[in-house]
Amino acid sequence: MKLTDSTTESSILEAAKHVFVFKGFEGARMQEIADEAGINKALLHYYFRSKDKLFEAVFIDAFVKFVPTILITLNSNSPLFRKIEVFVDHYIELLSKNPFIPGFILHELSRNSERLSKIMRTVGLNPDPFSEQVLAEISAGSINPIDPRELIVNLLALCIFPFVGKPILKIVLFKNNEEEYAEFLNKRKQAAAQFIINSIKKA
Amino acid sequence: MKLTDSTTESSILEAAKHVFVFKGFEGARMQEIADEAGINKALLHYYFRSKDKLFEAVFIDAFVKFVPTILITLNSNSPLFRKIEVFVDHYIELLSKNPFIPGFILHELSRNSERLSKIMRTVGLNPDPFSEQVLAEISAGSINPIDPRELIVNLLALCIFPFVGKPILKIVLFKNNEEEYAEFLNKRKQAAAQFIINSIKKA
DNA sequence: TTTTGATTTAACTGTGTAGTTAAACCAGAC
DNA sequence: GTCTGGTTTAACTACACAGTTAAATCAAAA
Repeated sequence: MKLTDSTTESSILEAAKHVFVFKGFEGARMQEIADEAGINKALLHYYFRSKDKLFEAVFIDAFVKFVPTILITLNSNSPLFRKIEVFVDHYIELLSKNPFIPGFILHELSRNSERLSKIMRTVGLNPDPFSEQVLAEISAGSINPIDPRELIVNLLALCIFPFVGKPILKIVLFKNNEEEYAEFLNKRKQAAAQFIINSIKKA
Repeated sequence: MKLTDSTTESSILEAAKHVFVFKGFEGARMQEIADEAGINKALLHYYFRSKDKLFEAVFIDAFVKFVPTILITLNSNSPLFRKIEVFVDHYIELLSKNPFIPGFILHELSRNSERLSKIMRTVGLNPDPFSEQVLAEISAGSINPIDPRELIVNLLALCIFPFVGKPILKIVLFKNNEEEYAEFLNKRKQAAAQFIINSIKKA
């Protein structure tokens, strides 16, 4: 017998991801997902029984791809400044290739934050190792004192905000010029890291 | 004759704002808005002919309340560091009172960025005065060199991200403790400003 | 008292959408 | 050749929702 063709399932997931990410759960249409996957609605329900189930699969996929990688980098064992540079560079690079994922995740989380608790149980996310490294550097007197959580939020904010705020930033700061904005994002890999390091390094 | 009761119109707008902000355009229901405004669906359409028109009114209202105030503060004539402190303090305060507005605006803008161009024509937003102030300080040698646009993005990112990212930050960094997160936001008024100033001030 | 406009009621239209169903088709496995 | 499971087709149900309509009510203004 023909085994379940995994390309069908993955092409559904890919199509669903595309539609859900751009239109959100409420705005997405099962028909549109089927069309984009090159199949029909019946087969869509044959693979994923409901819109909710399909969305769940897409969301978890996007979430797992983006959120845990954050802390994996931060919990490696590199010197702090180097770690910040690598993190900002890698994360902005990842976001540049998937610019609509953060907005999608943030919006769907605020639409249903219950979902989050469920996912968090499966995905371990522990900021403590990084926090301890920061505290150690402070004790050693090599950086200015700062709440490690402030530093984490700042790291994330400086990387993610240029993407979720792109529509308005592009207009207000770059006269809607796409190339200039892309260039800005590219320079930002250096600039954001430098901005953070400047702020915490001892005078 | 009884004049159009402006309380009805404003209670509709208030209800609509509440529903649209929490559920988004697609997720919002006209019936729910009518219920929340204490009226019926027929009267809702009597005042605002369509869902689109009602949404437009709500969105412009939210947008005008939040976006231009940003640059008004930044274009005042205070010394740079003082300006940064005041901006961060005022903006985080404003956001604390309306924590769901930024997510709403960002999401709806990415859902329909055409809307933005239309609004932008009515709302003047010019970052140049602030940029010139920054460039002047750099020339005078009183701060480290930085692209003024980077600085603007950083200012906004550090203020806004804690609100749009609240669901996940609260869980990962604060074990879902609401009070601790509120306290964090409050401390952040000082911390974020200090973080920025530390970064740009000459050693 | 008459007029006018705000407001309600309740039923209705039309449409879009998720999900179902049944029959048929097709290709590889046995 | 038959069986099996992925796949299509096309029609269908059931429902939710935006928007409409018409008639009635009510309160204030004239």
